[in-house]
Order: sequence, then C-alpha cells, then structure tokens
Amino acid sequence: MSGTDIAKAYDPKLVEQRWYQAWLDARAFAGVADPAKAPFCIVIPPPNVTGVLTMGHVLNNTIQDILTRRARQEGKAVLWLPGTDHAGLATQSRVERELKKEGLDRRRMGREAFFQRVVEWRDKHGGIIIEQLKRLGCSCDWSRTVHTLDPAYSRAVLTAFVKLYERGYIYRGKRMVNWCPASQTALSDEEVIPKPQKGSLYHMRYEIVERPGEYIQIATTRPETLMGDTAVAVHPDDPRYANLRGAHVWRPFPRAQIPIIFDTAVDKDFGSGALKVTPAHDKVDFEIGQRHHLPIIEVIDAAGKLNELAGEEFMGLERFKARKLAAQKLNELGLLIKEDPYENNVGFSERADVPIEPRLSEQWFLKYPRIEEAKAAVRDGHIKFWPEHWSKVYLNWLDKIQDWCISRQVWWGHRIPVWYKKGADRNDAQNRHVSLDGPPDPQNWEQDEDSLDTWASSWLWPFATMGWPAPDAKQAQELDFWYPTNDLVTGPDIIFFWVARMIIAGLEFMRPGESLDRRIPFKNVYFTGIIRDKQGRKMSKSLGNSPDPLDLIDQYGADGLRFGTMNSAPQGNDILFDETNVELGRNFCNKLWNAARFRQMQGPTEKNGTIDAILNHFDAGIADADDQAILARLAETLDAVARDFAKYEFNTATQNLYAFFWGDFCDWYLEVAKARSGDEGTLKHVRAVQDLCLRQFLLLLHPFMPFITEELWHGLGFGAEGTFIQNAGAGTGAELLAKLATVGFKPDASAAAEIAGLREFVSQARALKAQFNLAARRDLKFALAANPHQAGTLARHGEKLRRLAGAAEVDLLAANREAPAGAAAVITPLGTLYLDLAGAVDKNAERARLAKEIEKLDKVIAGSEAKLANEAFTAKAPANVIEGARKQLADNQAKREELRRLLEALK
RNA sequence: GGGGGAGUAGCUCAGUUGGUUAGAGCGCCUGCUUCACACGCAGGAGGUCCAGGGUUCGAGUCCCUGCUCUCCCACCA
Repeated sequence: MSGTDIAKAYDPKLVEQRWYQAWLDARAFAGVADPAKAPFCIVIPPPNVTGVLTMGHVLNNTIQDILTRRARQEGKAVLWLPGTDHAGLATQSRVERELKKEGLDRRRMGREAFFQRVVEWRDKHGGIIIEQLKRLGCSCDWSRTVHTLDPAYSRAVLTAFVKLYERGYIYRGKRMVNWCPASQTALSDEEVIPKPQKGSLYHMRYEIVERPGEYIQIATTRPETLMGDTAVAVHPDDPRYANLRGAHVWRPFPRAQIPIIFDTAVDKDFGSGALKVTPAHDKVDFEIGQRHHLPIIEVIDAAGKLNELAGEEFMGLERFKARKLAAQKLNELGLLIKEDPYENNVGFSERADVPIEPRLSEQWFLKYPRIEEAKAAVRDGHIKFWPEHWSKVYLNWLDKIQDWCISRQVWWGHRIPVWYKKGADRNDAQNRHVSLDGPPDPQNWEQDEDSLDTWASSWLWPFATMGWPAPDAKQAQELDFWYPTNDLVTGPDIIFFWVARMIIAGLEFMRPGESLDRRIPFKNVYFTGIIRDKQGRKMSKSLGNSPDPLDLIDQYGADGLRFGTMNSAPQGNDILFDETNVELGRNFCNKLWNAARFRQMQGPTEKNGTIDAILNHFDAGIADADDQAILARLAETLDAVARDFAKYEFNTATQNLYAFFWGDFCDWYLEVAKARSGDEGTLKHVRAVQDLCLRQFLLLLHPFMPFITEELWHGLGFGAEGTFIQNAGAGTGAELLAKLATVGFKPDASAAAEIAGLREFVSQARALKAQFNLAARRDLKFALAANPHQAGTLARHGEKLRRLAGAAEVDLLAANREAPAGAAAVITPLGTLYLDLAGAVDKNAERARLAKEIEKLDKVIAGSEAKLANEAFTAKAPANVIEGARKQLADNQAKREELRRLLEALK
C-alpha cells in the first residue's frame, strides 16, 4: 500500500498471493539448524496426500503456523517440517473403485501393475492439499516435504520392522482379527465402527447328550455360526448348571457332541446364561476356546461365505442368508424356541461400511516395547499434554494395551520385509528371512504378500522425516539439533493411532541409552477440539455439512478464516462451526486496514520505522493521560498474549488482541487523537504514539494474521525492504516501557483510571442525548457540576470530551451555581452532567427514571451495608476486600444522595 | 459397564489463586452517509450462572448428590 489511494476495504486477494510468493522466493521458511539459536521444530501431522483441506486441517495447521511464526519472531531456529501420508487402504480403495468402472481388478492386474497405477493416481491427484495449506499461509519448509512412500522414508519403515523383529517384538500368529469381507483385509480395532443394528435374538435349545430329552437353552444373534460351535459355556457359579459338569450337548448340524464348559466370561444374567462357543468366529469365544483347548472350526471364508465345513446346504451361502437358513432349520428340528426382535451393536468396517467378521487369520503382530517408559514420559511431565486431561486417556490406554496387528492385506503400502522359503512352513522361523533387501538367493524365496498398517509408517514421523536411520552428515547434525521436536498439534481422535505410538517409537529407536528427555519425540502435545456443525454433528462428506475452507478463504481471506477459527476454539473444547466467526475475522482485518489508512492520512510514516526512530517524534512533555493509558494497555497486551502463548490459549490471545485494538485503540485513542489538533509538535507526538501502537500490535498479531500484517508492516514503513515481519519480535511490556523511559516517559498509574472516567462520562453524555432522541445533534449545551477533585479534568480534556460527546459546549458550573432550569441530568464520574433542554424535559418521565435508579441503588447499598455489618466479614475478610466494600458503599451512597437531590429539584 | 468433557444472555463462548452491581462476539431493538472503516459508529433490551444440598464472612468459581447433553474405550452372546 502506498500514498492516499488506498482502497477503503481490505482486499485479501490482492495481498495474500503476492506475499506468499515473496516468502517462498526469499526462502523465508527454510529451517536452518543454527547452533547459536534455540531450536524450535514442529512436524506436521501428515495429511492424506490425495486429500483436500478440511476445517479440521484449518484449525490444526493454523495453530502450528501461529506457533512457528511466533518462534521465528522470538529469534529461534525454526523448522516446520511438512509431509504427506500414503493412507494405504483409503487410497487403494479409491483406485480400486476406478478400476472397477473400467472393468479391471487388482488381482488380475497383479501387484506391480496395480502399485504403479496407484502411483500414477497419487501423482495426478496428490499434492493438492499442499497447495491449499499454502493458501492458508502455512510457513512450512516445503523444500523438505516428505511422503511416507518416499524411498528413504520407506527404508526407515522397513528398518524399524527388521529391528523390532530382531529384538523379538514382532511375531506372526493366527489370531482373531476384524476381517472386512468386502475389502478382504484385516482392520485395526480403531477402523471398526460399532453401529446399533436391529436384528433378532434367537432362543434355541441343544439336547444334553447324557440326559436325552433334556435341553439347555441358548440365546444367539448369529445362528449361522453354530456349525462352528465347539462347546457351550456357562458361568461356574451359576446354580442352574452346576449339575452339568462333564456333560455334553448335541450340536444339531452338523450333528456332533460338544462339551459344556465353565468359564467366568459368561454373563449369568444374559438370556439363559448359556453361551454357544464358536472359537473361529468370535473374539470372546476364541479366548474361551484357548483357555479350554477347544478345536477351532472355521465355517465362514474370507469373502463372508460359508464353506464345506458348514455342511452341504450352507456351502457357498452368503453369511446373512445362512443366518436365515440356520434359523429355519432349527425351527424345522423343533429346536428354535422363539425369535425376539433385538438391537445390538455390530462392528462395521469404516471404509467398506459392511459388518466386520471376526476371523482367524495369519497376521503380523507387534508387542509394544517401552510401555512403562511411555507412561512415565507423560505421567512425569517429560511430555506435556494440553489440555492435561488427555493424559488420563493416554495412560488408561497404555494400561490395557493389546498387541498391534500391523499387517494389512493391501498392496498400497510398505511390503512386509519377510521372505519365506518356497514350499516350507511359514510359521517356522527357520524358514524365514527378514531383512531390508531380501535374501541373496531370491529365486528360492517368496515375499510376504501383506503390507504394513499405515500407522506403522507414520509412527516414525518425528525422526524418519529427518533422515533416520541413515542420515547423511547434514541430516545427522539437524536430527541432533531439532530432535526432540517442541510441539505436536493434532486431534485427540488419533491419540492412540498416532501420538502414543510415536512416543513408543521415539523411545525405542532414538538415542539408545540416553535420558528420557532426549529420546521422546516432542515436549508438548496440543490436542485440538473437533470441528462440528451448528447442530453439534461431526463434519463429514456424507452429511455435506463441511464448508470448503477454500471458499471461505475466497470470501473472507485467509487471515479472516484463521482469526475467526482461533477466536472460536477454546482449548479442549469442540468447536461448533459458525460462519459468523469467520466474518468476525474478516471484519477485524478491515478494521486494522482502516486504522492504518487513517494513520497514513495524517501524514507520511517514516521508512524503516524502528521503535527508536518512532520515539524521535515522541514528546514526553506533551504525553497526556490518553497516551499513558494506551501505552500501558499496549504493554499489558504484549504480556497478556505472551502468557496466552505459554498456556496455548489461542482464543484468549485473539480476544486480547481484539479488545485492545478495537476497543481501546480504535474506539478511544484514535477518536481522541482527532481532537488533539494542536500545534505541529502535538500532531507529531500523537502520530508517534499511534505508530508505536500499530507497530507493536502488528508484530503481536502477525502469527494469527500473517498476510495483512506483512502488508501493513511494509505499507506503514516499519519493515526495511527485503525483510519480513516474522523476523522481528513484539517484545515484552517491560521492554516497551524501558524504551519509553529513554525518552523521559514515566508510567503514570492513575492515567488508566482517569481515562476510564472520561470514557464513562462520554458514554453517559451520549446516552443522555439518545434518551431525548438527540443522538445525532452536535450543537447541544451541557453543564457539569464537577466533583471537587475533578475540576481540572474538564480543563485538560475539554476538547476531546466535547468532540466525543458531540457537544457544542460543556460549561463548568461554579460550586454554588444553580443547574439550568428544565435540564435533564445524569451522574458521571466527573460530576453531575446537565443537558439543557430549555424546558423540553418530561418531568414525570425524568422523575420515574431517577426513582428507578435510586431503587436499584437501594438494593445494592442494602447488600453492602449488611455485608459490612457482619462482624464475621470484617474480622475474616482480607483488608483490601473490606476496603473495597467500604469504598463501594460510600460511592453508591454519594451517588444516591445526588440522585435524590436531582429528584427533589424536579418537583 | 469403565473413563473423560460440558451445562453462564436468543446463539457461540470467556469468566485467573473463591472477593465490587457476571462479560465478549453474533443476533435483536433504536438512531446515525460525525473529515479511517456500514466489514462501520452510537445508544439500548436481554442472565433463577442446570437442580438440590454442603464448606466459607463470602460460591458462577470448591465439595457431595441428582438431571441433561456429549466424546472415548470395552462391549451381553
């Protein structure tokens, strides 16, 4: 911006792209590991490379950008390391959908061809999100962008696998997994979404072998699995079945004897208290089966169809059709007692949205290392969680942690680096080869078909992005410099998926033998809330309730979106998204823009306006209470925002910024400045105060609104050519006051109170005018019966008061002079203010108003009197509280006296 | 079932270690082209701080009980 031809309204489109390009051209975001500076590093939670920006990303990345920009301002060596995630199953599913349209199938294409196809798809659709993050203003070091399937990163992932295998943490096992029959892969517990389903509870009966004609009653929702039953279980304390120890029942089809067993996992109070046990198709049943050494009979195959073990009638039948048929058969055999409607929770595959099938499968598992250390790291405060309460959730999970199934039947990912001797037993470790590059004689081996869970790659993010495990010389120095990283900013929904696992990985792999503080991956974890719509629903594509952040940027500007989002996001709370918040941010940009315009209209600003340069025009002799008050507020705000940063309270920070700039600087100080049109010296001085406020405020605001602050920083001449605002610090309140002291400015503690009084006075005067529908009039005469100690105030601030109140005159009444006849009156901190209406006052209405005010005061005074009359209060309350109460009482009493006098005068 | 979080103005939320008469933005009502800004200015209405106990001289704030909403985990076949 330059000269006087500045647009009336701020147009972010003209500014944002230009500055972002300038930052990129200057490599302003490059992380330089400068040992002379304190390190500050954030690694981005890698978004899905083919994803697009959501409001969740906006929240998350705005916070990260705020932290990194503030750190640069503080003179730290800053690295915000970006990257993307290959999102294994999600991406593979999308490409498979495309293939289906073309009539293709990944199995027929073969692994290599399919992988290549996904690579092409990724390269075509990937990276959009990176460009979108740039639109938001994110100051990542893009030259370091990492993708989880990059060669170096992939080697890190496989290295971790090999190391953990060698250390005995990884094993292959037949275990119950959440099998998705649609995608034909195992899912982690976290990828299974329980949904309430309406179905039936089938009550059936099995005949007791040892007592023909006697039956045991069993309830089940899944009769289609009964062919895989290998026992019936009851609770050992259940008196109804105590006499059945050692007994057996007849499984109706295929007809076979199966034992009655006793296990505490059975709920006595559910149904009849007897449970059919199908170890192959239910997690709990599998565990019971293990305890009782039951055989495992799989009757459902990978596609969710029944197999030959289920019997001829069921073979090939889809599982839900089989359910109907099984019920029908039971009924025909007279074994189905009843079928009740029943609602229960069924686990659904998050991606394919079909009921998962608990299924035994050969999988790779990780037994987590370092669990105790991972707990200690958070419990003992080496890693701080914000808000703190998430640490309970974290510790709770680690207490009940289960082995992690890390293999996925997916091709888009890191293929498990295990080879099996051709034709040999894969479960015999003798027949395996585990290494990064495979066996020397590959013709004799075949590699495991599975790939690793995506989280088994991203859990290495804080160090594998920096060159681990094979850093070159430069990387080694940087890893040493920036690890552990400072802050991690993420959603609490991935506290187990990602955060906990990164902690474990860091402790296991980084700097073996060194202290906990050196091995943890980050020092602070800030958990954002979840952005919801106005009805409190999670934002989702299917609901269509998620606004497109890019539309919002087009409409309101990136700064407006950022500020509005932060302003409405208190720490630890979910955010109900409301576009009016973004509007608030946009409006604030405009306010800032216009305050700068106003300043420029008063005269040119200096080039390279440092604080010292500005202070050349500051005249301590001219400085009055308004200057005192605004500079004190500026100093306060610098410190308040610093405190907010220390506590990660970004919404409090935006509120402090907003209140200072709009409420104090614009609403009061700039208005007052308009009235201080004395000599050239006064003008220069007042401009200097404005410049100080604008300069320090732009610095303080910059992390929240990077574009407009950069624009104004240069437009107002504060920044030298080729420099950026992110490299200048806002400083503390004390530093500002110290600078001011060098030009003879001494803080005056009473100034703030005096200005508060003036503001109240002006407000009262305006209200008085409004009461008589005279708000727009500027030719009215006021008279003030000043309080004794306020007589000088009017003299000092008369010009300002007249201008702000819109008064032609404010007469100072002599102590003994009568108030004008027929005037309306209001009590202000300066004294009683009369508005001369020359008899136009409705006396009855005025009396009613005064009486009402007196009545209100009566109540307050009565409360104060009662409190002060209470000996317990005067004996126990601290002196300053008692003093405050006394003063309040005295003030109110005096005010009431004056009101009574005014009432009397109206008679 | 286990563990969190939250109930304050019509809406979304602040409210420091308990201490004057509980605040902001939006919305609403009234007025205003006042020489930066109508994305603005000015004035105003609007509150049983979920309910009931308790601690205290004093509770929106601390404790207990209950109610409502919400999230996470484990899930009853």
